Amino acid sequence: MSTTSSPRTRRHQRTQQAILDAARAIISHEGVTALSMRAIAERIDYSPAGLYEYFDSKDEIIAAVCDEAFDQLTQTLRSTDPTLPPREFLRECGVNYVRFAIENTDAFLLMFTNAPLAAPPDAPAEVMLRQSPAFMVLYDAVQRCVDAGIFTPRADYDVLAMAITCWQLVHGMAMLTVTIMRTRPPDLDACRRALDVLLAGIAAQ
Amino acid sequence: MSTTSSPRTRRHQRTQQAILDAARAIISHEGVTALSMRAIAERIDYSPAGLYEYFDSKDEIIAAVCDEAFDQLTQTLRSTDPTLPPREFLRECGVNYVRFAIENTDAFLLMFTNAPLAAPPDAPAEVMLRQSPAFMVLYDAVQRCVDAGIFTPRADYDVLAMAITCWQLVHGMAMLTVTIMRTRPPDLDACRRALDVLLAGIAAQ
DNA sequence: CGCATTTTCCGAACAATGTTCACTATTAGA
DNA sequence: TCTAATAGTGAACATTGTTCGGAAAATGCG
Repeated sequence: MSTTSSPRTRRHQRTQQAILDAARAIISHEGVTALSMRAIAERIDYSPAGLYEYFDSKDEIIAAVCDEAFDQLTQTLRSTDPTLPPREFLRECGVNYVRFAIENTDAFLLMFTNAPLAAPPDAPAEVMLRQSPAFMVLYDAVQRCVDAGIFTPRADYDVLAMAITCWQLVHGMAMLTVTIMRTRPPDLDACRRALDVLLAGIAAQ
Repeated sequence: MSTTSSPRTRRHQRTQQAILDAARAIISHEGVTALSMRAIAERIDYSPAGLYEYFDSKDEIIAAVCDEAFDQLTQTLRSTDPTLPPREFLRECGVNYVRFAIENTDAFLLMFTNAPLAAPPDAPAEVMLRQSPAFMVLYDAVQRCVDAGIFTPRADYDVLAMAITCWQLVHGMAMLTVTIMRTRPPDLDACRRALDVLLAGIAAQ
């Protein structure tokens, strides 16, 4: 039902999107610290106060940017070549995770640091669910390995636990690459080897 | 030669330490967002301007707090029971890494997000070296496994690569635990199992 | 000791931030 | 057409990090 929206509603949504686009542009061009209400307003020829007609606060804008970034991450993971054999497919999913972090460093740091800090501690499942689509791609890839007989789940280490371990490793690779080791040129082949090691460990269980 | 310091120098260092203690207390009690120059000053009965006699900026205070936290992390890793067999020792080092992140969440997030973002991109080795003592504990633990014949390094996956992979996994576990999964109660046993899987993978190389 | 210099420390101020409020203009619907 | 909701602005407020001029205290030197 996208045609049921009135012209006013469409204008509203368009301006809302313009705000998010401006915010994303500022973040990627001048860094997260340069993101301010006034900077966003100036970029889309608005008054700072006018933004509050579309978002209740700066944190809400940041949260919306994070939501978009999570969608983009999910799409990146889904772009992994599905014709690859199960094990290589899972590995390349991890590589793409790291690649996303490298190519969208500011957004990546934003969604995994600022956003969870801003979120109130009473949002248990919602925050977890927001990035679950991205996680599901990994989960399904692990499931494919199980179906192919490469992994054999056990009572104390089931498919979910396997997927979480994979997520943890790729997240650690991504996080360390864009923070502490961001001075060194990123090495995706090293990530590939590390993932091979972990997958061998899971297969050996 | 700590006795060669003049009374004035000692007072200076003591005030400097009081500032850092106040900053750490604010961070752990009210969160990172509540850390302000005025809050620090008020806590140690100073004027906000007075702090600039001891630190050039707020970022410098944060950097100093991070340095202390890195020392604390190193100490936590070094507290791992050295009588454990090589493989269990390495695993418990990783568990302690995660435990530190859980028990010092704000400090942990600070040193791995705010600090590297504040650091200028022209400090290549210095930032890397700052946390190298903590990394060295992990590296040495891996080396012990190699010496015991549990791990066998190769040309394209040497001891350093092994240690980095371990670091990446534990860092990912820690990071995800204190950000996205911080609503769920942390499960150190699950971390232990995941580490066992990775170590099995390294051993199988 | 007496004086000059350095070190501390403070109050006031500045620029920039997120946000609110009173107010006007525009639009939508009965 | 009239009413109510929506868009949008400019001015203001509180809070932030930081600077500056000056006062008080400590230090070193003759």
